[in-house]
Amino acid sequence: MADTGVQGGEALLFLTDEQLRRGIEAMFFAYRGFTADPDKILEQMSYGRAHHRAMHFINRQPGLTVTTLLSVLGVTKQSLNRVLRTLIEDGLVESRVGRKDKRERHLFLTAKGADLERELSEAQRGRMRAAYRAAGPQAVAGFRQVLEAMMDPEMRRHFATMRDGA
Amino acid sequence: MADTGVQGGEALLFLTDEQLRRGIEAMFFAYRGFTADPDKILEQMSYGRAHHRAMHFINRQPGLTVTTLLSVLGVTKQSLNRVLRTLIEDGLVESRVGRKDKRERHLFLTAKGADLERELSEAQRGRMRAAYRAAGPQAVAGFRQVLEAMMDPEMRRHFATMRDGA
DNA sequence: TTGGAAAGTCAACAACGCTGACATAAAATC
DNA sequence: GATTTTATGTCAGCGTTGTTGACTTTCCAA
Repeated sequence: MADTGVQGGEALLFLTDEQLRRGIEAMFFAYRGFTADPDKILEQMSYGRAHHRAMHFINRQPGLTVTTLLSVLGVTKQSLNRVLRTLIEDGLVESRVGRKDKRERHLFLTAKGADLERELSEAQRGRMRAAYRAAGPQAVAGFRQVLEAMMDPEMRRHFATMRDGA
Repeated sequence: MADTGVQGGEALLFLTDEQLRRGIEAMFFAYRGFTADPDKILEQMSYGRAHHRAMHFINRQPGLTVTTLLSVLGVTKQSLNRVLRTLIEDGLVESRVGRKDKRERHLFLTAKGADLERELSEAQRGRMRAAYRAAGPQAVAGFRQVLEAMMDPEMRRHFATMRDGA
């Protein structure tokens, strides 16, 4: 019998520490794979994972403000600013002053930025697609359910907002 | 209808970029939650996530060698050494010279080390348990399948070794 | 006996988190 | 209109954790 990491099975789960530890290890090992492909591309440039994350969410919600991005990424403005500055300097991201509220900066990917984002995303999606195909649709649904249950409430809110559109 | 992120559904999966990007975001947000609880404990001490990871795997395979741990964690020996040195100095980890091969160092948690490992692990397992319960056994099985499919082959090997026992 | 593997150490560096302090502009409020 | 709050940007400094490169010691095995 294959190790599903789950015993019991009806309504109640008997979750042993061993099963939970297996899940923890799965998350650890899988996350390494998850970031491996874009990391390989990034290391050749002077960019890191933080640049990728910023570009990902700017692509997802074009025109989002710095404050929103800050909250989504869960880092300090100083940390994000270092990343954003280089992306803007290099012409990958454009920062437009808000029309209604001129304090706000709305972020957009330039054509060049969108190109890099696509390249990084494609590398990452390739692995994700392969994993989804290998595991099958039912597994994918479960995967998403567990991940969502694992999030902090604030992150889950961001996750939902992302779905519903900016 | 709830957004399962999966359309199609029988044998073939129609995976849109949107669905794959949703999966990527789920991994990102979930991983933040995954590490949040132990991180909170660690930040009060002078330890970081790297110390936690090392202790986790030493606990799982008591007596594993430095080289093995290096390979499991996927970092350089210099990076691991810095972490291990502090753990040994602080009496959390014991390093024993190999009996057969005296070049090898076999790593063990001390009683004190096991205590901290348990505290960190319990924090992390608490969230994992809640997520598993919320999602249900079928979802958990799928979660594990997708994660395993996402790993690099070498990581998958380590993951399997962990299951079968050292 | 010699080659190479395992381990440890030193130096230097980079990415990316953090805090604290401070400046500016503009919106919001009193 | 004056004051407060918000959004943003910037500077300095620091900590963790990753990297490379170079070098040494120990010791198994061919």
